Amino acid sequence: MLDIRYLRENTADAKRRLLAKGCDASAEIDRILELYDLRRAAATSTDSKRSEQNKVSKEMPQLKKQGTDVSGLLEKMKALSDEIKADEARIRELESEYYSLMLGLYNLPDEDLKPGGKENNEPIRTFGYQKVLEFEPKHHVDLCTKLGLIDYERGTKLAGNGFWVYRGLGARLEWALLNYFIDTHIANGYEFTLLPLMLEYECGVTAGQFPKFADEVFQIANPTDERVHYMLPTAEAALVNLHRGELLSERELPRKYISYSPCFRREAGSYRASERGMVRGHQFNKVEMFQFTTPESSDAAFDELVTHAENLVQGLGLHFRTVKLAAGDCSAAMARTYDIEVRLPSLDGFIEVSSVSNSRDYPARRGAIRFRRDPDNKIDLVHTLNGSGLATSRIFPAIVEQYQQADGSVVVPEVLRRYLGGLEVIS
RNA sequence: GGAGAAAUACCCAAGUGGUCGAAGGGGCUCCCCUGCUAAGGGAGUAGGCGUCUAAACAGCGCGCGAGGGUUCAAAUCCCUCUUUCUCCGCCA
Repeated sequence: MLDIRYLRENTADAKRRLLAKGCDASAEIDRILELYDLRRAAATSTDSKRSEQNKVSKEMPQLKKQGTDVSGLLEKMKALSDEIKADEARIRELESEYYSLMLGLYNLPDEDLKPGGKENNEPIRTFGYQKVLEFEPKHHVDLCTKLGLIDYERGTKLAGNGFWVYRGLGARLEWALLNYFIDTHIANGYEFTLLPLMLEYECGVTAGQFPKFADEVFQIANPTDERVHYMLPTAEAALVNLHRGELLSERELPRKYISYSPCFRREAGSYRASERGMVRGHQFNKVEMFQFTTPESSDAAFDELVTHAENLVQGLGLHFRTVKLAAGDCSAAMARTYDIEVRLPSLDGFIEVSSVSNSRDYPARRGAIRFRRDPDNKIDLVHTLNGSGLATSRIFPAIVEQYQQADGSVVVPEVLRRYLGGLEVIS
């Protein structure tokens, strides 16, 4: 959620920045400001009525004790009470419209981002190089199938299109990647967490997913009760909610978490041919990094997250690049995002394996995640940042394709060998 | 899944319709006393949000798990929900 004060005092700025992200929210913002004033006026007048009510209520027992006839007063107070109730209903209405508009507003993109969409994304660093192969490189689907790493057919049999089964060395390679990521993060000082994979609605609101993007997640409803859960689309959605409604002390910041989780996404709409295989599925594994920081340190935390993600890919010896996203390609809740894209030869291009974002105080305002400042006890919203570190479902194909050899075997990246009993080549 | 009990401030806890922003105790902070320690005496200890304000203070409003309702008036009565505990059943 955006800061109402900022919206009031910098209305034109806010509209312009959202426009850079591709949203024309001019009408919504005007209505929000109007609703805010209406609610304030209504609340002020209701408060003074309540003040009167409280005053009389305090006097009432004494009047009764003195035997004063209070019937006229009671009648007056009844009328006041009715007025207050009508006011309250009106305020509820105003608030509900206000909040639903506020929740629909995207986060402001940082000022240094290029406006516009994907086409304005800007690669800022490239790591490694494109290996020159003396043979025609194969597609990871073919390699994985031939080597028995991934069973696409049976995955589809079990759960339909967009699911696959890791088998044998494939499962072990996947597990090795996850362990490599987790061990590295732990060494970097992150707290390892394992989270519920089904969340309640409120989590999606704080994460910025709901109400606008509810279609993108799987919903679990039960035949015998009303409870509804949502399958975790990313561990970020759970992690950001860890401290929802909490008042942290500045000493506790930053809080750095990682979590491993499968991620479930509906990915409604169909695949492109280029996304054959594990590039886009309904379920994939990811280790997520997450930080709660003070506003002052979130930029440094962002750089740290990018570096941690880059180091993981670099450790695997892959050819990849870091891309600074244009305003319009950052997702709704994010102020800035850098993607890490690994080269996938079969695509003849790069594909996202990590997305590192600073959401500033946008989720914190939605979920009331606050901290008390040390010297002056002032309360402020935390900044939240997240980054994949990493999503395996795209690293796996990249490893298979970048490390493939002429005979269809795949060299195991050195950092993973200790997790695979020293195995050097999958053949 | 069934039956019951509970939720009050940092902790324990009193409070069944009105002067309750809420007794009491513990803890914590400060002060006094004692050479040190133990013990004792005194004072303080509801945060938060909203509103008002240029801002702050003060004021006003909200707050006793959450949300509704009854009432002139709700911690207190009613309804729904959540969580915790106990018992039964089922189960990795």
